[in-house]
Amino acid sequence: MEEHYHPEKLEASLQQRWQQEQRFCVFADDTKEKFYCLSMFPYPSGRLHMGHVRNYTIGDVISRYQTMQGKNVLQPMGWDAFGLPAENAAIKNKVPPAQWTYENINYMRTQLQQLGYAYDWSREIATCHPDYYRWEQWFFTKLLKKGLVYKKTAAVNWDPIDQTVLANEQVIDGRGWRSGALVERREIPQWFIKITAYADELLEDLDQLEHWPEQVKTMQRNWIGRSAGVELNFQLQGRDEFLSVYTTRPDTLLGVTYVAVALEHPLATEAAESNPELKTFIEANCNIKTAEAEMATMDKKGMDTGLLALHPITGETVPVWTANFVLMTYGSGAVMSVPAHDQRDWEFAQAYGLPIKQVIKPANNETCDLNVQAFIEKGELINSNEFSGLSSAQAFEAIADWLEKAGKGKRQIHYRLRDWGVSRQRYWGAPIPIINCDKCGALPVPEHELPVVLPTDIDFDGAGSPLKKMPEFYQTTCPGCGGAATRETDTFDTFMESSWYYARYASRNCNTAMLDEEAQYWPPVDQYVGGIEHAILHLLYARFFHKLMRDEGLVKSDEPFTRLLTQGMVLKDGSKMSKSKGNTVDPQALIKQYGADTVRLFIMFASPPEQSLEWSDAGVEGAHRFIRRLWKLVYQHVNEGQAPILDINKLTDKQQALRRKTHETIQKVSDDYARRHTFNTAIAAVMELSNAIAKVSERQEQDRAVIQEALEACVKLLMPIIPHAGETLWENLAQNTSTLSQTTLLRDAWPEFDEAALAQQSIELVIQVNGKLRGRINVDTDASQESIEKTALKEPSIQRFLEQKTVRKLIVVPGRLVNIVVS
RNA sequence: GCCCGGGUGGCGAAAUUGGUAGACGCAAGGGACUUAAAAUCCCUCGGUGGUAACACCAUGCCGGUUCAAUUCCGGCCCCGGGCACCA
Repeated sequence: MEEHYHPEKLEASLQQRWQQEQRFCVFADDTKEKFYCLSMFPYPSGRLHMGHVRNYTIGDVISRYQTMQGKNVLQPMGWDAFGLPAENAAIKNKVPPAQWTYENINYMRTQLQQLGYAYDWSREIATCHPDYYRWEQWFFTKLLKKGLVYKKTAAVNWDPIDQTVLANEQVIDGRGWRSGALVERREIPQWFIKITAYADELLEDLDQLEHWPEQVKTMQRNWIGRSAGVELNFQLQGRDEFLSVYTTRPDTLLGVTYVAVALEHPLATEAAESNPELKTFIEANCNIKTAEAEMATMDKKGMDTGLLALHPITGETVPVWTANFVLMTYGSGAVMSVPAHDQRDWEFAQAYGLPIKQVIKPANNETCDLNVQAFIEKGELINSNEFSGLSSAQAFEAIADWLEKAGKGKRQIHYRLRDWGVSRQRYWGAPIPIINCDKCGALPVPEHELPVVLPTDIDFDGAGSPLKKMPEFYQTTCPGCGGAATRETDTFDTFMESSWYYARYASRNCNTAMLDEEAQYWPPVDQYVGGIEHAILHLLYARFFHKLMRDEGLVKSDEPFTRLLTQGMVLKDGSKMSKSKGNTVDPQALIKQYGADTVRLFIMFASPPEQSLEWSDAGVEGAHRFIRRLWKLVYQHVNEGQAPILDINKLTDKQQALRRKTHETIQKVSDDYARRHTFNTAIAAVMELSNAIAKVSERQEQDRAVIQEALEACVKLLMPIIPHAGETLWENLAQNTSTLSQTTLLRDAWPEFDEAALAQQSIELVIQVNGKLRGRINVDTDASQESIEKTALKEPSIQRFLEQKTVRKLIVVPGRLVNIVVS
C-alpha cells in the first residue's frame, strides 16, 4: 500500500471504478429489504454551495450505511430546474433561461460526482424537461375533471413600471426591486388546487409520522390551524342584507362593540361613494403587500363607514367600520370585534375611542384590568343576559345552540390553511394546460395534445412573460367547439414540480405514464433529508400531492416520506453563508486542496445534522489530519506483515482493554448512525479508538491481532463518511489477514460487536456528598448495594465531609454513583 | 406580530432515560525531532484563590421542583428559521 495519503489520485480512480461497475444503479428486488434515501434536489443556481454539500453528504452517509445493513438502497439525484433565478440571470447575462439552467446542471453534476455520492444517475430528472412536466400537466387536467381545481381572483404584487408581477422577495420596502416603483396590489384570476379539501387528513396523518421531528409536525399542525367555531350573521340596519362573520369565541358575542369589513368590501366601496373622506382613506391604505408578516406588523387603521349592523342576539346596533387588517380574500371579508377579549380589537378600540364591554371575568377570582390590556383567557360570563354565569365552554354551546335555533348562525370547522394558488405570471415554469374559449370557458388541454411545451427559443427582457407576446404559442383552437381560442400563458408554481419528483425517480425514464410499476416498489421514501426551511410549504404540498396521486391510484401509501431529517444551516462567522454577505466558502477549492473525504468528514464532524454548522477552515485542516493519521496507522500495521490469528483466550489485560474499546466503539457508533443520527459523536468515538490504537507500544503477536481488529472497525465505521479512503484502507486490511470470516470481510458489511468483549470485572463509581463530587471507588461489577454503600462510606477521601454530620440518606445509582446526603 | 427552534470554555461541540459539566476536535502556549521550515510526536489548556493538597464559582438571565437540573416547570432577554410568488 502507498505510504502516504493522496486523495486526488485515489478519489478520481475510485469514482471511475464505481461508474464502470454501475455500483449504485439499482433495480427492484423483492428478495431484499428496500431503502429509499432521498435528499432534496437542488435548484441549479450555478455552483454547489456548502448547504448542498452538507445536505448531500448526510444523505449519502445514510445511504451507504443502509447499504452496509444489506438493504437494496436507492439514492437518486436531479434538478429542481424551473424558477425565478433563471429569469433574473437571463436579464442580467442575456442568456435564455433554458440554456443557463442546463449549463448549470452540467457543471453542478460534475461537482456532485467529485464528492463521491452514491447516486443512481440513470434516474436523473430535470423538472424543466417536457418529459417530466408533461405528467404534471396531465395530472392537473385529471384534478380539474375531478373538481379539485378552480379559478378565482387573488392578489399579486404589480410593478407598474416593469409591467410585471413581483414575487414577495422582489418587493423591498413596498417598491419593485429593479424599477423602484411603488408596488400595487392587484386582483387577477388564478388557478387553485383544493388543499383545504384534504386539510383534515393532512392534519390527522401527522400522527402516523412517528419518525418526523416533532417541531416540523407542530409547525404543520399550526399552519393547517383547524379551529371549531361559529359562523354567524349581523343584519345590516334597514336592509335585507347580512354580514357573515366567523368566530372561535362565541362566548364573547355579547361583548361585540363594532364589526369591521375589508377595505375592498362592497359595503366599504358603497359607503365611500358618498363619503370622500372614507374614499381617500381606503385608497391610501389598500396598497398592502401580500405577505402575512407585513399584515401582522403594520399599523392597524380603520374608519367608520356610517353603516350600522344589528347584534344577532340583543338586536342592538353596532357600527360597521372598515379596517386594513381585514382581508377580503380570507373568509367573508368581515370580522366581529370584541375589544374586551381580543388584544388586536382592544388596541383598535383604544386608538379610535370605541367602547370596550367586558363579558368574561376570570374564573378563579383573579382580577383583570381592561385599561391595561384585553382579557383573552376563558372564564365566566357576565353582562350577557341569560348567558351570564355560564363558563366560557358552556356558553360556547349555549350561544351556538341559540344562534342555530334562531337561524342566525351555525357551528363550523375552520382552517387557517388556504387553497394552493398555482398560477404564476412567469415564463420559466411549466405551462398551465388550459385553453380559454370565449364560448366554452376554460377547458383542459386534451390528453393527446400534451405536453404543452414551453418554447425555449425566446427573447427574454423581463417585462412580463414572453409567452404573452408569442401568438404561435397562445393561439390555438378550442377543444370544445373547435373555434379560435387562447392558451393560458401563466405557468405553474415550482412547488408543483417538487411535490412529486420523489415518485418519478422510481419510474426510470418511463415515457408512457406518470409513474410505472417500479413506483410501487420504491416509494414511500424511507429517509428524506433537507433543510429545515422547507418544514411547512414544500413538505406540506408534497404530502398533499402524494394523497392526490394515491386517490388517482398511482401510489399505494398515505404519506410520501417515512422518516425526515431536517438539517440546519451552514454559517460562517455566526450568519448564514450567502453571496450578499460575501462569506461563502467554495466547496470546489476545498475538494481540490484536501479531497472530497476531508470535506465530508469535516461537515459531518462539526455538528449534529439538525443543528446549524459553523464553518471553520482550521477544522477542515483537522479533519484532513485525522485521515492522514488513520492512514499512517493502517500503513504501519500492514507494513509489519500479515496479522496473526486472534485468540481471545490468550489476551493480556491491556490487549483485552483495547479489544473492549473496539467493541464498545462498534456498539456506540452503530447506535449513533442508526438511531440518533449523531455522526459527530460517531466520528469522535472512532477518533478515540484510533488514539487508543496509536498508544499501543507493544507489538507481540496478539497485540497485532487486536490492532487488526480495531483498525478494521475504524475503517468500516467511517466507510459511509469517507468512502474513498475507507474503501482503499479496507482493501489493504482485508488482504492483511486470514482470521476473520468472509462476511466480516465483505466490503459492504457493517461490523457487529461481540457482547463478550464488553464484559468488565470492576467499574468505577463516583461518590457525591450532598450532590457534590467528592471521590471515586472501584467496585466489582456484581457488587451488592450494601457492599457498595459500605465501601463508599469507608472511602478515606470523603471522611472529612462526614465528620460531625449525620448521614440522612444514601442514594445508589447502579453503575454510576453514590450520593451521601448529610446534615 | 404569529408559529417553530436555539443559547454550555478562546472556537465547533459532548454529556443518549434527571446522575461525574466540557468527551472528540480546532485554536493557543510549552517541549522533542530538524541546519532550518513544514510535517510528526509529547505536555498544558473553563474562571477565581492557593506553593500545593484542595476549595469556591460556572451551561443566556431570574425564580421553582429534586438527594441531584445543561436536562423538568414558570417568567424574561438575545439569536435563527418560516409566514403561502425565493427555493
